[in-house]
Amino acid sequence: MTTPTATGTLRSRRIARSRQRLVQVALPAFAERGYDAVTVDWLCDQAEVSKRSFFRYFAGKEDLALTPLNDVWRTLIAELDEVLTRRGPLLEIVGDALVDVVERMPPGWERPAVLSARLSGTHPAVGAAGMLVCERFTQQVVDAIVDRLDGAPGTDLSARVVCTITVTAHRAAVDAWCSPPDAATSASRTELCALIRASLAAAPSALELTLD
Amino acid sequence: MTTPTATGTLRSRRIARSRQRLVQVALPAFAERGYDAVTVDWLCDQAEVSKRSFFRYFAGKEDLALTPLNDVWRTLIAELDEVLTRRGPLLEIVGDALVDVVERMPPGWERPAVLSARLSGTHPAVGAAGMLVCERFTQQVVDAIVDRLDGAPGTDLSARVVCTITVTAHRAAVDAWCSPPDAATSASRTELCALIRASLAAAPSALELTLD
DNA sequence: TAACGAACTGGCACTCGGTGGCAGTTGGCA
DNA sequence: TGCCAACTGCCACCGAGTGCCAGTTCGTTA
Repeated sequence: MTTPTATGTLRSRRIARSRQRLVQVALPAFAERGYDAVTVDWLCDQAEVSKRSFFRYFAGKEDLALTPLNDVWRTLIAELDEVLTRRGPLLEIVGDALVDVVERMPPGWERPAVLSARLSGTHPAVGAAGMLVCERFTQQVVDAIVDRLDGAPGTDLSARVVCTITVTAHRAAVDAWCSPPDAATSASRTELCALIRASLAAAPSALELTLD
Repeated sequence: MTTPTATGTLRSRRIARSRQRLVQVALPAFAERGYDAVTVDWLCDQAEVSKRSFFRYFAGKEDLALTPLNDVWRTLIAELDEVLTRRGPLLEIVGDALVDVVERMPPGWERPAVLSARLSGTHPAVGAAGMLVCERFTQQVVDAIVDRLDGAPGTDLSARVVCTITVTAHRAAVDAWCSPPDAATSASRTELCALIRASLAAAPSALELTLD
């Protein structure tokens, strides 16, 4: 559920290693043989983890498939308390924090992230699960903001809109990032961060989009 | 998959009636006994439809649960070609079209819609399925707009942002609409339309939300 | 260092959502 | 009237996910 840490008790490190092994086996397998064709049973077999433990480590098959991307949001959620003490336009604060988290992902994060992103684009069930995590992020932000500016009417909606724009900009950036055929080997996080920044910067002018 | 119509061949009307019977049985049952406790098998039993046919009529259990709300989006999608010939700010065009569709839902739509909305708030899997339909809507709009203003850079993202804002405003409105305890019996679509309009009007100023 | 208890694990059987296949039925139409 | 295509029901099956429980493992306290 959380990012694997290199620290902690022996037990928790074993768990982290099992989780990691599952991700390492799963994502390439999904990409090569198709998401549906790769069963949880088979994955457990490969990673030498019992099916029962699989569902202790991950909320489900989709959660596994989205681990790299979800880690970003989950990290961001974990840091929200600190992030929301900053001052300035909320969209900017949240956007900067998001880019910052991406920049700090562990080395080697890119490859699985690309596979994960592609999967979420092609496979609706995976995409939906991804949206749920973003939704949790939005909810957290909304709660915190409402609590902070307490009572001001419309705060609720404003915070929600800011979050969805952030999420949308992120999605657009990730889509562009993972679509080149060689992205799995060559995509860099610097590039992704630039794309996210560009999307975020372009988003506000969207409201002026006019037909004819 | 589509809204039941009173017209058409005898066969298609039977299908529509079966679908409707399933929805009528399901939504109150979900509300009373809980989403998980009500199995597809039981529903099929009640509505006298074979399980096989159930999955011909609905994309899944969540699709059934979301029928009233999804009908709105599906109708809107079906009308997109016509809607996008209008001129003016895209956000306004799409928002107006959405309200228009809600206003034209069949009589008696409110009750199941409220139950459906509540379900989508409490049950993540249902909520996720709802987002997928909205995502399809967004994709359609984006494709159409890109096609229309062809090539202009950033159009893609702008259209996507406009759609997410519309969806977010709609969600916020529906949330508020279905939350009073007596909503199932007393909520009116006029009220919902007013809420949607209010959310849409308030959305643009969200970008100015600033901390401290 | 030994022993205890909490946290974790594996294995199994089970439920339920969803699908494939196919033979039988039904309704539209010439 | 009778044919064909579309639709239906049924059954067996698959895979995701859970409940249960006995066994193991590790951190702690004596």
